[in-house]
Amino acid sequence: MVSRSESRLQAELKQSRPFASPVEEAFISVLKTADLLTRVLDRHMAGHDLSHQQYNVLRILRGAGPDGIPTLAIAGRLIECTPGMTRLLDRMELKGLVLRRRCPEDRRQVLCYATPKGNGLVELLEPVVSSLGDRCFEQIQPAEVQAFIEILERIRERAARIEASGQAC
Amino acid sequence: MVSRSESRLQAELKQSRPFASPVEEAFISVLKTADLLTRVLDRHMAGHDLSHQQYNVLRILRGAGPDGIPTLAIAGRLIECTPGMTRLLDRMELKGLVLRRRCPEDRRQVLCYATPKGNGLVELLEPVVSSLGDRCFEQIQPAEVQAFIEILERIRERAARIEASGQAC
DNA sequence: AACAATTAGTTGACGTGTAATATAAAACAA
DNA sequence: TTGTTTTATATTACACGTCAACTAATTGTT
Repeated sequence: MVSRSESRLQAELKQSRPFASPVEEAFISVLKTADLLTRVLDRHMAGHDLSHQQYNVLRILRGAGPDGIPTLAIAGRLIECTPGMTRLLDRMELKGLVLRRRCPEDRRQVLCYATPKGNGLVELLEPVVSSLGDRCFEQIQPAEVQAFIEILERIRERAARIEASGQAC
Repeated sequence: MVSRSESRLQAELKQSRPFASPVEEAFISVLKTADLLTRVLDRHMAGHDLSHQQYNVLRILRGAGPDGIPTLAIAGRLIECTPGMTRLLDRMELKGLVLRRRCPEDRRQVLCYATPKGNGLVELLEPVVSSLGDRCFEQIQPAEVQAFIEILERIRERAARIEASGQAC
């Protein structure tokens, strides 16, 4: 028999035992929520043969405009490790979404640009993604959203400190 | 010149433009926080040649006890698609952390068990993981944690509905 | 100028998530 | 019982994150 006060996440996980602590539940909730959100995002991109990461790259490239932006700068904004970025851009270049060329001033850098096709895709998907977010947060009041953002910030701040005390990415 | 009211995440992302809306910021915050938390988790597991997913599997197997648990039941608790689960277990079996055998009653099923070595690893890592969570949430008051968990639940509820209106996993 | 240190990016190897497809066993229907 | 459907799992193929090790270009030092 399941107690009525049992939390929903707990039921979702079909855990035989309750969480050891609220913090543990919160921790796991963040991971599960992110999983679900990325899955939903990716499903809505799939029709355009795009992953949510590729979409993010396209948005960054659009923001960079005609000056382009070096590979690692994109990776930095996505907090992704470098090697993945190279290959992500490889695939996007194959699909004709981005262009890359060596920077003449500093030939170590590779400048990346969105093609018109890439930019067109962002314009097309932006409202879709935006409405997806709105629908997911529909039940959350604006004040709650602010508090929520702020808590996430504090968590990241602590986590980043812990991560830094290990080794860098 | 950067406005003082600019949010921290925004600075982290080095975005040239502010977020389109608080909801968008919240959405991206969840994804970034989960990224960071899994990275921190994985770093602390790496010394034991274990990923955080493998650790989760071991915890589930410990919970299942001597009766074992079928492959898909583990996948269900982790909300992971099946193929990943099979391979995850393959690798863990190679490392001597789990055992698998066909269930005699229903020979479609494969029952999974933790080995003593696997259980030992969970016991060893559990306090590490737990203290990691505590440190990340150190700055968050208990009441805030509860509210936080509840907001995440509401988001997942909405997102799950949206996902379901597409196709299943 | 020459050599060491740093920086930008790439490549290889591996773990993992996901979709699509296949296979085997069980459940069910006629 | 035979054939169909469903269920549990595996296989294949591909995207992506991460680590480690490497190349190439720039900077800094002497």
